[in-house]
Amino acid sequence: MASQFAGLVRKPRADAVRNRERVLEAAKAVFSAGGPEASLEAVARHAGVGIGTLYRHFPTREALYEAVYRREVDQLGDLAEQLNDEADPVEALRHWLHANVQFVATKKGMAAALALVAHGSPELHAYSLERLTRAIGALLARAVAAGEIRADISAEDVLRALIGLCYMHDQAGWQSTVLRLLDVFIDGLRVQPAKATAAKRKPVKKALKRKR
Amino acid sequence: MASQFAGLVRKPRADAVRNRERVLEAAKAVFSAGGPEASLEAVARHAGVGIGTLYRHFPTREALYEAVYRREVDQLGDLAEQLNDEADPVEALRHWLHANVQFVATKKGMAAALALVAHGSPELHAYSLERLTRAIGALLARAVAAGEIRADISAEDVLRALIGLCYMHDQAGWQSTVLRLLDVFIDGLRVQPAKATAAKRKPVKKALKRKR
DNA sequence: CGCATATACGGAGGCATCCTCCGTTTTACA
DNA sequence: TGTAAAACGGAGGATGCCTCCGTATATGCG
Repeated sequence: MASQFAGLVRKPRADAVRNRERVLEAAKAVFSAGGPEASLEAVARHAGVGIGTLYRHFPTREALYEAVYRREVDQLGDLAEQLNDEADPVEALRHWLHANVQFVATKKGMAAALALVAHGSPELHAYSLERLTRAIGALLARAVAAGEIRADISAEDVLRALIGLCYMHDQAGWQSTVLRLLDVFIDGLRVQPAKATAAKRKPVKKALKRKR
Repeated sequence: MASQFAGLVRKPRADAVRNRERVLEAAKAVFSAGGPEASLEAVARHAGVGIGTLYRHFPTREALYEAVYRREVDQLGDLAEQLNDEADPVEALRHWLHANVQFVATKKGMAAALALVAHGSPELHAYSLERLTRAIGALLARAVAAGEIRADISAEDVLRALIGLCYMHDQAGWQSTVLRLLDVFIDGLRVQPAKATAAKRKPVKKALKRKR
């Protein structure tokens, strides 16, 4: 097994793999805490490696953002695929969208960094869009095939709406608000909107009080 | 008129007012072009003032973001108030939401900066939320009073949905996508969802082609 | 097992930007 | 027009970005 690709690619050194992993962990932690402007030297210190090591693995700040970003995206994609087992297609969709809110909720600082990198790297943006779109596409297609969701809204559209809404992670209680807005959006998606609203069908938080 | 507050507050110096204005203009231009990471010294140069002057008016980078942000918010608020004359309440709402998309569209780089500051300053965020919420509240209230919009969604909710969606300014064609999603959202808001969708009622762009 | 070499490590250092401090200049008011 | 308060602007110390290269170490072969 050692020389499977002997001569072509050398097996990567153990310390390199370990350090790369350490830096990624540290980056996630430091960015989550200090926001995307955090010093890269702080990341290196936190990872217990030299600044040179950090820069060899991730030549630019954006490259580091990217690496973390890719991880998050893959996790979300996997989750969507698992949800294909759910019985009710619309509920599966709702479930995934709501799960995303939880996902983002655990990494406040990161979200800003991810937003920045998504804005900066077309290639990465294309990748994540493709990955997530395909993942959510299955959920959506099932609901459309069942005649429960209008067919003129694409998976990209739903994805955009979700990401946009999730970006609103600014104040206490944002989660319940976003969940409610997602339900409204799902109502808008329905082919024949039922009289009962999504909020009624699944009260996110009982008797959530509103300002007006 | 000169000594209205004589002894209490001195009239601010003309050059101070002028320079503050210059810096704000320069900041808007430089951030719009170069993104939120642009050098403050570049802003000062562009404004034709010394770096010290910039820092006296805006002690931190965030303070400068804030000042620009406030302006934008006020402009949006004013726009909403003007729209109270519109005949159809739902259309007035739609009009304002769509106008926002145009507004954001002209300042790509700024949007990232605004997002950052909104994330950082609770006070400013509260102010802008209050300003815009009250502005949009009138539009919404009219539509609810007319029985056209469900009453369990607050002005804050609509605002969040809008800002979230508008944050998706990442690729060519994002505007038409966002406009379409806003229409879906408005459909979700309706008390008795009509069979005709918003897209049918007012085609944003005739025969907009979709990926799938 | 031990050596040779490719590979990775780490931090010194050059450069850019941040931000403060203070001597100089300008303005408002009497 | 005089004067004191206020603003100007840039020099300079501090910090962070990123490169470069001498040193250390893992891998694979003899």
